[in-house]
Amino acid sequence: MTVYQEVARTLESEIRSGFSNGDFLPSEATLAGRFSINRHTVRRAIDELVNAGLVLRQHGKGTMVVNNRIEYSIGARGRFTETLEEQGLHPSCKVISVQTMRVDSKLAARMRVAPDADVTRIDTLRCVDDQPICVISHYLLDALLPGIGEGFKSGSLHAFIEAHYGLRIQRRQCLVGASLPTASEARLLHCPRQLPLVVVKSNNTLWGENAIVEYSVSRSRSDVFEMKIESAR
Amino acid sequence: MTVYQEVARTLESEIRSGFSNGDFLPSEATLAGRFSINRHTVRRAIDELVNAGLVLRQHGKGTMVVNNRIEYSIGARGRFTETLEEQGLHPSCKVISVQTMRVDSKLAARMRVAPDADVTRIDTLRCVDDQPICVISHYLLDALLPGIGEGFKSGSLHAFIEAHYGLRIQRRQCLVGASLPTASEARLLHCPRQLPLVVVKSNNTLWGENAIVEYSVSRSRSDVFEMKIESAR
DNA sequence: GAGTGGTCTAGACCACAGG
DNA sequence: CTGTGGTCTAGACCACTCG
Repeated sequence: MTVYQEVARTLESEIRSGFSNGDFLPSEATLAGRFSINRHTVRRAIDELVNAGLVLRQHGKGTMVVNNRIEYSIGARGRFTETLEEQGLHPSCKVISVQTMRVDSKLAARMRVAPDADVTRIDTLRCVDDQPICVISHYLLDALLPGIGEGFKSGSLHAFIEAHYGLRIQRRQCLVGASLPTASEARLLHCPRQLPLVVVKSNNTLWGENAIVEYSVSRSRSDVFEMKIESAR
Repeated sequence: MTVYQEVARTLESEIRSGFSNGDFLPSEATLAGRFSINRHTVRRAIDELVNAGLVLRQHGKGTMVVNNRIEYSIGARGRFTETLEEQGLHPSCKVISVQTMRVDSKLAARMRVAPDADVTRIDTLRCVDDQPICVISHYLLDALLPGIGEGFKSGSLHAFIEAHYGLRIQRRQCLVGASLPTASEARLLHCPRQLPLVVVKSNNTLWGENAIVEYSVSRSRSDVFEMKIESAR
């Protein structure tokens, strides 16, 4: 056992027993004095806690406990085992931004549309009980859904499209992966940078057709979200 | 831009252009001399590459390029867009551990079996091109698959079961989530603690039946693995 | 034994947050 | 201005790998 590992273990157990989310650790200098080691060694120990997702460093402020998992993960899993979209479970859905754009080559390939197609990108934040769950970027073909950017404000996007355009949208295929949040995603989702997100990229078509009218990317907190997939019998 | 970030970027681009998987970087001392910086700063730069999953440090040997993604992800994402299991794509599959156990209450609930059922747990590591991709824990009902723990050594587990027991296994339902690796998973998968894993928990039945005979949990590197899901038309 | 990465110390200066 | 974390240097010693 190295010194920094010992210190990391000590700090971890102290955090778990006596700290709550939002509390700050003693400063690096203080800890160095307490353990009679160099400040760099303290930093190395705290590196471990950062890697474990237990604390968050804040330049000029201190090191904050962000994920005291004992309280954190209990009860979290299991409430949202179905995708929010498929189940229609979006008790709240806020539009973050709307933007009309031309597809780039990557997006054109994914949507299988011409490279000069125009799309409206709508970013939404979905919450349940005021708890942010996921951010979704929807890319919608302007040609089929003119003016979609102005009309939609909240609620279910697919229900809105069905009501105003008479079009039923169907998820056809999706890719599921994982990644860490960007800084802005972490801010939106009120989650630490170390919490993985479940990433679902979907190709959606009109009912029974093959052409893609919507491509969406959802990024969901993995502590409260799991996607359930049923196979045909 | 800090010095270590500049050096990390330089090294990364050099790795991408002139290194292959398995090549070793110049030693830390050499790099320190070349960039005229302290060896600790070189180490901090290489830390970035390690975290990015691009290189692997080997004590006493050197720092090896392990995941040259330009070659890797182009082939990887796309080659493995289907789950490894469903596609039978496990070019290499090593049994890590075998253990016979009684189900606990959680596992009994998940498998929907009596709380005194016995299961064999087989943990496997799956690699492609000697690159670890995922670890899978299989929980198999002893009653239906007696002695499965002794027989299976490598290859496809489901093919083995079909060949030796005459039973076809079907995935019926799965839950997809994400989490960070444990220390031992990170070691097995040669990946940094910050790289999220795609977690797939599956309930598998005999063909056309409803009773669960296998419950499995796979944990896959999110940088090289995405799961593809097709919906019925 | 020579060379490599791993750890620890010591001291310096910088950048950021907040009174 | 003070205190915090972030970076960089310098030097030392250790543990591991391999010839």
